[in-house]
Amino acid sequence: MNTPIRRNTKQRAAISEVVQSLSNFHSAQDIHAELAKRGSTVGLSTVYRALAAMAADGDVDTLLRDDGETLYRQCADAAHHHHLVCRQCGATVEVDGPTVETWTQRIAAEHDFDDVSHTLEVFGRCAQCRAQG
Amino acid sequence: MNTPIRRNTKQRAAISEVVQSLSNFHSAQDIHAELAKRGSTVGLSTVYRALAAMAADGDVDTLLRDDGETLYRQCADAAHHHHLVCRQCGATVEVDGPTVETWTQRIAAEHDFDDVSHTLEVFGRCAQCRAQG
DNA sequence: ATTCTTGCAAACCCTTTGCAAGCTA
DNA sequence: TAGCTTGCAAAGGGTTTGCAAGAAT
Repeated sequence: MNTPIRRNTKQRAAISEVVQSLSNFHSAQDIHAELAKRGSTVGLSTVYRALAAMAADGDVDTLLRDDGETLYRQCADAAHHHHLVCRQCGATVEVDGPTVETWTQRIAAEHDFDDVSHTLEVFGRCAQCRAQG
Repeated sequence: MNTPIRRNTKQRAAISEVVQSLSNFHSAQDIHAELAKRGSTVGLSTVYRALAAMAADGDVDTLLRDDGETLYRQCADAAHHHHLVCRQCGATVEVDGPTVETWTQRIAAEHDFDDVSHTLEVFGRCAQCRAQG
């Protein structure tokens, strides 16, 4: 159970930079394409490995899309929170959910479950997309 | 937008029977294996197609696992609800979440999103597994 | 010098699809 | 008969992995 030490490489720096510059959720492949567009020739597998490492370290947030693709995003807040994502343009708002946290705990207690965790994502259409659509 | 009429075939009957006999969430491959174990030689693609049709008709509930596999389960209640799933044994409790529904609506309204939907799953360890562990 | 990291290509795994033959209604 | 359904095999699409060369510490 020993996490290897992460070394600083130009590839990881480039990946990190792209993730930070992209405000919303993006797939590993998106990030790889963006990297290429900017002139970095980083291998796709390196992108996958770097993102997995960053996610493990809590540096980025992940979201599993309905079709099974994993999306990554730099999170402003390291604490537990949820997302309100625009289905159309991908705009994301980080939302805090004390209500949900409490509800989750209560439901678990009622059914005699412990060691509780949960996943919650909210999808919708943002004001801007509604105006355009 | 015309949903084709579903025909009753022995394959679908067998699949339906297996899904009903398995109480928790199972993957299409699990179901296919169980079918084989019971002597039905149903093709894997047929299992996928049948489960997709059942899910579209609201006859079964689906759950996307972290690794991207889709799990299916016969649901007692056709209405919108969530699940409390035991991480260890897979035991599932269907829970109703008016609190969450309300919270979701409120959050969306606050950020000017409409056409809202959400996904929520709660994971934990059930009393029985705690006793054994 | 050691050990992590990279890149490529190939492998994996779940899932979907094309197509001809088989059934259901 | 008309057209949904099946099964097989092959393709698809995202992700992971083996391995030898290259870097970081």
